[in-house]
Amino acid sequence: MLSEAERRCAERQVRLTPQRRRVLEVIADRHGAIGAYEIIARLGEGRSRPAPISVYRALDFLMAQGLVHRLASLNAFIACSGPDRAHGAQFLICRGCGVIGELNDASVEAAIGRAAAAAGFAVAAPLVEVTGLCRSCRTSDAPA
Amino acid sequence: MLSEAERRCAERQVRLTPQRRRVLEVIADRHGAIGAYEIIARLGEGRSRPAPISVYRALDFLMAQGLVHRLASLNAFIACSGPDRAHGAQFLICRGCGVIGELNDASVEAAIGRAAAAAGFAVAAPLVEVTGLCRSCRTSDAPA
DNA sequence: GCCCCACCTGTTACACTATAACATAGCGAA
DNA sequence: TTCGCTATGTTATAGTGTAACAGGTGGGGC
Ligand SMILES: [Zn+2]
Ligand SMILES: [Zn+2]
Ligand SMILES: [Zn+2]
Ligand SMILES: [Zn+2]
Repeated sequence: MLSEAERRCAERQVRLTPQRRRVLEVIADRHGAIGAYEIIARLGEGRSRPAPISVYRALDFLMAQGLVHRLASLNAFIACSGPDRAHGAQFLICRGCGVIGELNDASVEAAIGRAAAAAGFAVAAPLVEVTGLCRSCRTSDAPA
Repeated sequence: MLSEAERRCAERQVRLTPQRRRVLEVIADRHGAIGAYEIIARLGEGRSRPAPISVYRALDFLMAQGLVHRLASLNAFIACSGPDRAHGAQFLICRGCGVIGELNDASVEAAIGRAAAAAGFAVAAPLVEVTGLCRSCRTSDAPA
């Protein structure tokens, strides 16, 4: 995953500096979403704690490269599960266990495109965040 | 619109108190999204400025009744354009002029439902916020 | 080699968004 | 009337994100 990021940045002629790389590592370590200030806390564990702006700048970079997504409904960030191709962000957020799945379903994107086009709207960045229950939480959460 | 809200609250046996009603008025006046602190400022124009928590409580109420939606990607609130039926929130947000359209397209919701079901995920609250350019901004924004 | 420019990072301070905890007030039903 | 629920007020604080400016780094052209 990290090496994939290296490759991608080299290809794009942008610099995955140590600091940006550390931020990406922290995000990827966590399997799930992580808040910006938790990233700051993790980075500050050994060394000196970076200022918020530093981490936000790294996050901006990583998002621009498509390596990280922002979850607007959680104010949190998550590593992209398949940074190979360009894609809008589609997420399934389990409110039981907090696990997050990245979808990127073409039919969803197509339906959004059609509906937007019908309104004369040109889509730039579709954002889909679905709250609900994942498979395991759904079964363990059997109705009384 | 306000009378529709009155009716809906009466039907549900919940109270659209003066304060909640004023918050709804401020949101509806603005055709578009409005931030919580701007609502506070507007409400404080004549009278004494309410505390943030008061407005947030009113917003929670209005959202629970389906009269207002929250736009997670903007940290802002908007009056529901068709509060009659229950619906997930689907929005088209123009980054040119800031105008916001509420979609609620059944095919989009269906596509999300299908994709989620394929992952074993039970949808509770689908959130769709599409950034792009509205019809008029798209034409006026002709490439150089 | 040297300079210049573009990019990256640090520092400080601040703006914006949202909630916790506890006290008070209104309102209707038993 | 009195109880209990809901709504509101008060105060303080937590959480999230940027502005503005200074300093550092590194590579390419001279
Ligand atoms: Zn992704
Ligand atoms: Zn779950
Ligand atoms: Zn609506
Ligand atoms: Zn527009």
